[in-house]
Amino acid sequence: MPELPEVETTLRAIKKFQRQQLIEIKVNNRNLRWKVAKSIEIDTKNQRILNLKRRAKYIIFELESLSLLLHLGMSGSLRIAKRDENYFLKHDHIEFIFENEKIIYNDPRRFGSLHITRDINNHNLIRFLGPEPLSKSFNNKYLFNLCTNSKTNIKTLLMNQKNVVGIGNIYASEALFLSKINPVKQSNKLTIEECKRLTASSKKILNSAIKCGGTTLKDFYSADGNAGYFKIKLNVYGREGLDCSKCNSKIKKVTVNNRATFYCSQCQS
DNA sequence: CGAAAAACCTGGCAGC
DNA sequence: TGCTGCCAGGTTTTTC
Repeated sequence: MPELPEVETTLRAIKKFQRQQLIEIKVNNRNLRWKVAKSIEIDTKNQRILNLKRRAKYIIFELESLSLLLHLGMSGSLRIAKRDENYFLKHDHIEFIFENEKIIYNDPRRFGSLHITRDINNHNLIRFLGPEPLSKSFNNKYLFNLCTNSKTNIKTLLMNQKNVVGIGNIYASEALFLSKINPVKQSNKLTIEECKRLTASSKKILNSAIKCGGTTLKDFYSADGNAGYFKIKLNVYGREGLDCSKCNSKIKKVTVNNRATFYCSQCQS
């Protein structure tokens, strides 16, 4: 799925629906990560969208009296179509119907989710999330403090959404490469200087990915109707056996916390 | 308890 | 072609 930059790009593509009236939601297939509640269709009828925003990898629809919480999982995507468009794809789960257009949520692997809540900030999926990586609260002191108290490896720590949100498997490898830190290094061995490099690198890679309009891999489609995807230059992810862009050694692949992890053993210690 | 591994799904691709 | 096994951007649940 989308990591933070892809979710942000998706949000921007549907931002024009802010202030519009949501006429209704149609659910074609309730089977997502959790079963989609029946009240999604009932309680959202004819409500204006007051605000559309992102928190971590979630997209939040703030309606007049409640909020919708959408996660794209591994393979979820949104696309915009004309309201009367009758062309559907396999795995089109949900339609958000507006006056002239609709947003269609497609999710082949069904790892995504849609929730309805009256108290978004206290929702269980939201309340335990760490700070946004692009905010000032994700800084060297904050990270160093987390690291000091953790024996787990730094990549796992970085991908734990309780520590900092939005960083997924691709950008974790990339941020660690940019900061010259080995992904399996024990967190409590990191110095404050390394934490400074890692927070800076994380912001840098996420920002440049957002600037490119998202992403990296094949499943991602931007929601504004432009099929295809944009590509940012990856230094390590998916480059096992290829030359490191900074030195003459080969990129290595290991498994960390059940996830493919790429790094340069020469550059990263 | 915390950490590691398995589980949830489908589809695409490499290899035979 | 067609089968099998493996892999995939995430997160929760189960197991150790």
